Amino acid sequence: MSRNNLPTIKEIAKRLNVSASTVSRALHDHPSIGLVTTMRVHKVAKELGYEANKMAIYFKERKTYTIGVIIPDLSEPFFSAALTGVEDSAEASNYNVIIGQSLDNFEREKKIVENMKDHRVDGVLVSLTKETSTYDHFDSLKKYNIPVVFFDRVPSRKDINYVACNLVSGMLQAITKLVNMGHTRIGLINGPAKLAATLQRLEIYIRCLKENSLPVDQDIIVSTTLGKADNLKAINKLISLEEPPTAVIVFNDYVLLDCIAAVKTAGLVVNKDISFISFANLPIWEYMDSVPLASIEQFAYKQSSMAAGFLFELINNAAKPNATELPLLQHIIDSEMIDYTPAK
Amino acid sequence: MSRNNLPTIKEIAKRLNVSASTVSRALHDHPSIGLVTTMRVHKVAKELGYEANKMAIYFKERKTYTIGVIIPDLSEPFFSAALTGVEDSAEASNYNVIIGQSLDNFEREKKIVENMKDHRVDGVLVSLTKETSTYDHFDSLKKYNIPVVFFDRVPSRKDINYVACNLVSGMLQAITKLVNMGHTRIGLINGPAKLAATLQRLEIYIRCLKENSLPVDQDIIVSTTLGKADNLKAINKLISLEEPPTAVIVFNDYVLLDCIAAVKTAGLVVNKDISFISFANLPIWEYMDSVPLASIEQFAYKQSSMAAGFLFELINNAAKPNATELPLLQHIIDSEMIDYTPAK
DNA sequence: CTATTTTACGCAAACGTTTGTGTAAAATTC
DNA sequence: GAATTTTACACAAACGTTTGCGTAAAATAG
Repeated sequence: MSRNNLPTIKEIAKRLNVSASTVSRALHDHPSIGLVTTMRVHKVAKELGYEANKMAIYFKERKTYTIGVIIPDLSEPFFSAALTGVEDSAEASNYNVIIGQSLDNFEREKKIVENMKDHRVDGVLVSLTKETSTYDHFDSLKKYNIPVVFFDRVPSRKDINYVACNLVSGMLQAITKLVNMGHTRIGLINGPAKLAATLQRLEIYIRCLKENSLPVDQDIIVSTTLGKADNLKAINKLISLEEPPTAVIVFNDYVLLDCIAAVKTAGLVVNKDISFISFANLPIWEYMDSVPLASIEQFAYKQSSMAAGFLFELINNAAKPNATELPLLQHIIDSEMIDYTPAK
Repeated sequence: MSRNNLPTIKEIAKRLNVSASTVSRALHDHPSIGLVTTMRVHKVAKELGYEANKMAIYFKERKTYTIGVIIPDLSEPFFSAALTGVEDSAEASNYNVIIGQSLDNFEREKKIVENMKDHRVDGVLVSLTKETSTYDHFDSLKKYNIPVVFFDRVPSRKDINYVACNLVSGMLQAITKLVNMGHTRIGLINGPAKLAATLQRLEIYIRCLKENSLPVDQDIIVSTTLGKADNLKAINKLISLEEPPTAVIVFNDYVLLDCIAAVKTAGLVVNKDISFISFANLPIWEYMDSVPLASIEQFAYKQSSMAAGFLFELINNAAKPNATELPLLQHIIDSEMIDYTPAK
């Protein structure tokens, strides 16, 4: 009962008293099989409702037509959008997507990689954990000829395939906008020091200030570990300064939500007493009453689908008989400032 | 170059001049293999970095240790939470999850099912498309011994395995709450007629009104196709009535967002001039200034992880030699009203 | 009518593993 | 020391498909 009794090539062969190879070829309309035999095979195949067992073929091909995606957390719209990008891209190439959430936990990430290796995925897409600083677990995939492409949260290494987002363009637009609006005291609420994104934001922040001939004041540069309490602490520190910033660049939208709440609690009015710029993760600003002046879009979908494209390139290249090592596939997408300033 | 040269059992066998079967048994410490041979095999296996090719084993076992999840749209927090539930549950059973988004499109749903069948997933979890009203594509999975468990958006049929959410409990709590607050005119903005959830909400709405001895007034029952324009039309119709409802049950949080915007535009104040109850999809109410009085939680994670549990039961049962047909696995989770009333 | 080509198919190996059965040699029994 | 049991391994089949090679029979050529 439990045994599956799906029709196989052998079954068809037996019924027609021909060999399995003949059936296989007939089903593919191979010219070396006679017309009558071919037709009879097709007929029986149809009667039996035969469908090739793809797993058998994949096994023989040493392929699974499956790629793995490792992302920190699906509950973040950024990553669910990214996953959709991967899925769309995979669908176009007739690939399946298996998913693993690292939950920003390094050990989980390692385990997921291991698991994907066991399942012999044809390739892996990764957006790293906050904690990840070694990459041996990814390097080990090379042994299995499983290509890896990173996106958004990429390793600080040069010998990898990746798609990332360049924050410079968006932040420059944003800070320039603030300056044009008259802001001269622009603060920064940054993330945890361990994150590459944190260092990046800081560097670009300083650079953008300089480009606008503004001084860098360490007093208005604070950071948070991204927890709610810490977020509140950070913003409260800024607004309780003797000379608080009139605008703040905030690490991301989640932090900003807490900032806005704290600012309101303090009796200040967003976009009047203090303005914000954030990084676009949340799609709901249009429904909020207090919004950032602008948000820096990092194009999750675009990044991930492009990364998937890279991955398929690598996979297809490796499948070629004359497979020569492909040059590293790397691309950086410009971020863009999305203006939320209410139309007057 | 492209050919993978991973060590296999055969390779080990060749090196030790023993048969592949001996190696296989030795690796599993089978008692019928001598101690010295077993040790030598282990040693060589370690040297070569041998790891069993799971795909080969899975192929032989006719299993993939992969389940498929079909959900409408990952960008809805409800479904991304559901997916996480599935993933957690699958991880515990050492299963992989491949994902397909139907985008509420019936044809896509069919295609995804087909694809999952091709990949011979061991089981499928589904939350249906808005459009789905025939289920042949799922029935066809029976032929392949692929069990199906539905969750949340389930077919209107009795002969299926499913986990769903009972709206009665939550809605009854909600309407009772409204009544206790003094509301006697409670409207309903419902969804598209095709959806089971729509009919369900209507029935329960009427039932709850009656239980609270309130009249049912067709004037304050409207519906929307869930598009923004239509959402606005629905709420505007209600608030422009001669005698508008003082409270409205809204189909879901997305619709509610538009309603709140419209109400504000009309110069009304939420939770003063008009109050809302919605269905909990969005996790961001705590940051909004205008919120529903309460939201009816449908426990995406709980539903999906339980559905996954059912699926594994079915899978494991089918794997047993004495596999007898399992009774239908069905469970209904009570919804719960989540109170958002600001603490005074 | 023989020699060559073409047609149409079968055989067997391969992918990597597991497992039932067979069988020498070694160990045990009486 | 012959009969029996145990030990320790090899062989081969199986999962479902594809594909290179070999080869009868049929068709064509000369």
